[in-house]
Formats: sequence, C-alpha cells, structure tokens
Amino acid sequence: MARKQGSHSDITGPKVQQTALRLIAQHGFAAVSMRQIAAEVGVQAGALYNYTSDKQTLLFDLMRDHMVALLAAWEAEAKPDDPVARLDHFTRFHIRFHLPRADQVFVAYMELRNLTPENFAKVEALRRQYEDRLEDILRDGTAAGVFAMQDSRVTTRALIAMLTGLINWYRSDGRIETARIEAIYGDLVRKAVAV
Amino acid sequence: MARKQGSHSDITGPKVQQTALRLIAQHGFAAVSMRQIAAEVGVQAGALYNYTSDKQTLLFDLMRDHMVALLAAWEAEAKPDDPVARLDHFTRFHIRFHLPRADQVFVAYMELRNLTPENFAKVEALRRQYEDRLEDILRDGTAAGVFAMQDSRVTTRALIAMLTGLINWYRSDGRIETARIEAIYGDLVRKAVAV
DNA sequence: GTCTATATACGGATAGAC
DNA sequence: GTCTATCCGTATATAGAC
Repeated sequence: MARKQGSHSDITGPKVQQTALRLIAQHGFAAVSMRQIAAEVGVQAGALYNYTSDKQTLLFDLMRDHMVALLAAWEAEAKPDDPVARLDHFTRFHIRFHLPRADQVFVAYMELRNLTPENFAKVEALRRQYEDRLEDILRDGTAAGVFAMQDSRVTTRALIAMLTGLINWYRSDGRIETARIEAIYGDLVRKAVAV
Repeated sequence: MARKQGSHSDITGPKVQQTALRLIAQHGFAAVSMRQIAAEVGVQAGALYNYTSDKQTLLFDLMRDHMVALLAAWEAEAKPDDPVARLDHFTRFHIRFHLPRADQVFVAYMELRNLTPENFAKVEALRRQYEDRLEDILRDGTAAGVFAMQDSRVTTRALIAMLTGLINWYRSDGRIETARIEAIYGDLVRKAVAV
C-alpha cells in the first residue's frame, strides 16, 4: 500500500480503539466525547471518522472484538477429557483471559445498555455461545455422575458471574498472586458442583 | 406544615428519585439529562433543583439510600445461631432483597465511576460493611469446623458477585420462581464452602 | 488522512416572575 | 414550588481545503 502525505492509518487506527476502550471503561460510554478520544489519540475529532462511521459503531466494535477474541482463545485451548479436569481448566482459562483485560470486560458488561437493539443482539449471541461452553462441561459431568446441580443453565450463569466479578476488585499489584486466585476460585467452582 | 400554592413537594420529591433511578438504570447516568427526568416527572427542569443541589448529589443519594436500606434490612433480620443455617439465611436474604430492586442494584454497581472521589469513598464504605456481614459468617463457620476455604475475604467477594449477578438475567416473568432460585443458589453457596 | 470551520442540537444550572 | 427564559458550554457529525 502506498502511503499518502500525512497518513498514519496503521498507527492511528489501533490507537483510536485502545484510547476509546480505556476512556469508556473509566468514565462510561455516554460520558466520553469524540473530542476527548481524539485529543488523547493526538488528532482532531473529525479525523476519527476515518476509522469509524459513528460513535455507536466504535462501541460495538470494541465489544464484538472482545467476545470474538474470547471465543477464539477458548477454541485454541487443549481440553482435558475428564469432566472434573475440564471444569478446572475452564475456570483457570476464564481467569487467565479476563484478568489482564479488565477494561474490555468492564465495557463488554457495563455498556450493553448503550448498544442499539441490533448490536445488542449480536453481542448477546456471542456471550451465549461462551456460556454454552461451560454449560456443556457441566452437563457432561452430570451425565458422567461426577457433578450434581439443580439447573445447569442457572449454575452456568452463577459461576460465570462469580468468576467475572474478579475484575471489579482484583488488582495485580495487590496482596494476592494470579496463581493463588486461580486456585481459590478453582476450589470454589469445583466444590459448588461436586456430587 | 402549611402548604403553599402549587406546592407538591411530598409527591414530587419521591417521584424525582424514582424516575431518576429508573432512567439511570436504563440508560446510564451520563446519558440521562435533567430535562429528561423532569419531563417524566411532569415538571420543568428548573424545578428539580428544589430537590437536589445538583445531578451528582442526585446520583449519590440514590446509591447511598440503597446501601443504607440494605444494611438496615439485614440488621432487622432474625439470625440463626448455627453457621450453616446462618449462611443459608444470608443467601436467601440477599436474593430476596436484591431481586425486586434490580434498578437500584444496577445503579449502585455500574455508576460508581460517576461519583466524585468523596462520594465514592462513602458508598464503598457501606458496601464494605455489608461484605463484612458475610465474611463474619464464613469465619465463624470456619472456626467451628463446618466451613473450609482458602481465603475468607476473596470467598466473600466471590459469593456476593455470584449472588448479585442474578439481577443481570433473572426476570420474574421467566421460567423460574424466586423460591427455586433461592434453593439453587443456596446449594451452590453451601457446597462451595463446605468442609 | 488530517485539518479547520461549522451546522445543529442538547447539556447543567440559575434568575426572577408568579 | 413551579414556571419561563436564558447563560454558557459542549455534543456528534459533516464539508471542504490541503
């Protein structure tokens, strides 16, 4: 690709996404202006519209990209055969993926209200796909007689809420190491659905 | 109190709170304008300032009132002596209090970013007080040898996140009754910290 | 691709009449 | 206590020059 004078699309593009993500996570979608994003990127507000058709699309792209990356990362994992080992693997994968991405998770959960109905449906479908991965594990383990629970769907949502809640308080500079967090939550999850 | 002409403070006051709560839960604090609140209350925007000094205070009052009501409701509960029974009682109380107050919970969790640092600290202190109620139960049960967990603080936050996550998906017109939800979550919590 | 300038609308908050 | 009117600032998005 030939480059035009003053062109920085390969730098500015990702920078717009990163900056928007950080600011929206910090202040909320409605509270962040395109001018504010542009200022932190280092361009004028009008220039942002070379990278997104409007503010709504910018938000949607952030949320969809996060969910797609999550699903892709899960697909790439090598999964154990044993249901108990698979559940522990899911727990640790979930924590390992989400903890370093607090901003993405924050936005993906908190800004659902600010999506158009069409965009909301798309993000929800992706989230549902991810939930199904855990529910499959729970159902397989129940069928195998190593898990016991009253309702696999409700349990799935309960466990994911517990795991994802981590990003609301965990700070990597805190008193607890990631490995210890994985162990604690691994225990809670395993015991909660044990026979 | 004598009433002035055109005075409706005893009606308008609560209505402002209710309307603001609903709109903020639905669209987010920054996305809701004082004009919009006023329109749904049925007054002009200027009249709102008879009930709140500014928009920030309106938000803070909603969040503080919710947390104070939660703590007061918990204090008023009759608590069992046995740690296992106390934990189950806490689980059911938490669900019973939070489920009918989805808007309050939503706002109290999602709009922390939009509080001034001073107001944030006050709300966080109240939340911490509530968490301590559960942690006390967990520690007592551990001391009594009926619970086992790696870290009572982390476990407290994990369990509260799991329980509160309910309001993100539970709809009272759905397929599951509240009593059943209480039973499902009661099982998960009890087993998660069992010896 | 980025800039400046602008169209058009809406924001929080206040003043003063009733 | 509520209204009308307004101050003053900022919002998204676009047009056209470079």
